[in-house]
Amino acid sequence: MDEAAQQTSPAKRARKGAPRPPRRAERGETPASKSEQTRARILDAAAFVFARKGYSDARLSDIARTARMQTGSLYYHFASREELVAEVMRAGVEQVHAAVRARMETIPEGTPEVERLRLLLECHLLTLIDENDYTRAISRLLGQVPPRLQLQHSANGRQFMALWRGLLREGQASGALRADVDMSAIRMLLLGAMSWSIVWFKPENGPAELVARDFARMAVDGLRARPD
Amino acid sequence: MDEAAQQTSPAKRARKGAPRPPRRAERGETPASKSEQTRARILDAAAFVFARKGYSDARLSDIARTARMQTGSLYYHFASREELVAEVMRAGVEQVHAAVRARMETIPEGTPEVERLRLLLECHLLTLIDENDYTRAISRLLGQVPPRLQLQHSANGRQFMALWRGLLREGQASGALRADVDMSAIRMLLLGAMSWSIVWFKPENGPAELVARDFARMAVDGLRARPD
DNA sequence: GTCTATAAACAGATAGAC
DNA sequence: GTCTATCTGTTTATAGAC
Repeated sequence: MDEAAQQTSPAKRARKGAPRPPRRAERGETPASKSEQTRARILDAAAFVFARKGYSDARLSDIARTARMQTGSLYYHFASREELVAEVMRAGVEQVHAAVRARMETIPEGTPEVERLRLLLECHLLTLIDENDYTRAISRLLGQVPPRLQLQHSANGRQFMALWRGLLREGQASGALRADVDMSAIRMLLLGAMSWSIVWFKPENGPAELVARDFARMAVDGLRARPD
Repeated sequence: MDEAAQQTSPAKRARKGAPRPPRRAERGETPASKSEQTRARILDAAAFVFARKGYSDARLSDIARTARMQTGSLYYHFASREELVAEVMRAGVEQVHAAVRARMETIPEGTPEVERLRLLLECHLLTLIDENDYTRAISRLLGQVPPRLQLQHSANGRQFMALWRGLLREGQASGALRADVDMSAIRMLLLGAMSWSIVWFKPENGPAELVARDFARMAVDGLRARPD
């Protein structure tokens, strides 16, 4: 047990620049200490609130209430509002990234490149809009948070960006995708279209699966190299 | 001259629910009264600030400074921060709408439907990212403002939405666009991709024209009805 | 119409009891 | 670890002089 090191609050330790130990939950183990559980409860509450209210309208008091505690108590677990936002965003990216990677595993070997791309786009969009507070929050927060957090976010998402960049570039290299477009811009436009869907998507207007399917199809058909 | 009616401030009159007379600038005439000019200067300043800082970080004091006046003075022209935001958004939609409609006029008769659609998408995206504070502001504000303003915004944009809905539906009806996709979703995804571009687009990474061209091409090629 | 000064409200953050 | 109480800084908005 490293409980001995727990002489002060997690937030205080973080403020001192001490490296954050990997959370047990992140290591795939069952959640452990009470502090750990409470922290998770606060994060869930924050994601819930941010997803619905956006950045500027979300009050720490809202988050505290949702997590069933007093506002001041949050500061035992997080050093500031900003840290809370950053953590929600980090977790959000992580979840989409994980979903897409997991989907990759399930695609049979030998599946044509373009079809692979289509399935992954579909997965990405579905994960975003399919009732996950973290991913909903992240999409809403992205355009709103202060530049510093945006930078931090892109740092978090770099690996993920790299995945998409790789997929698109390989597609071009192999001749499956048309060579005469700027894939950087296309990548951002595709990711943007999906992120933005959080703003307008309502389950009432049709199932997420259909939206995802139509979008992925349009995208890959529009990018597919054509004989003509 | 209706200066006689100007016994009180524009903001006060608006608060009383009096219908706002159409601005001379909107009627295509040259800007007129000093009040009118100042109001325009404030709006420009607000667009400038909102485009760069987003909703929550934009302070009335920033806007006032940009407009070269004191914060308190703003209230002679606008009843509240919210009214200012709403006006910027309204003007922003108006400008994109106007640009796309203007572009429609210049497309030669007999241009194939799909090509028309491509040109208009290009125009829409270009207008958004090509250094216009109002359109930049609007894209950034959309996901951030309180629900009430979002509703008001969609009301403003209804005509514009209708334009795109019409274009896509006609394309489907005539057989130019594939019939087996949900055009409502596609419409939102396309508009979203474009709106989101404000967040990531930087002129350094390549000219806006190229981004617009590649996007429009991907979209229409992905939607085009195909013989196969 | 614009300025200065200030009221009113509030959010984020901290301190100390328990 | 959480609570209560409070401080501090900001911001929107108003009042009244000019």
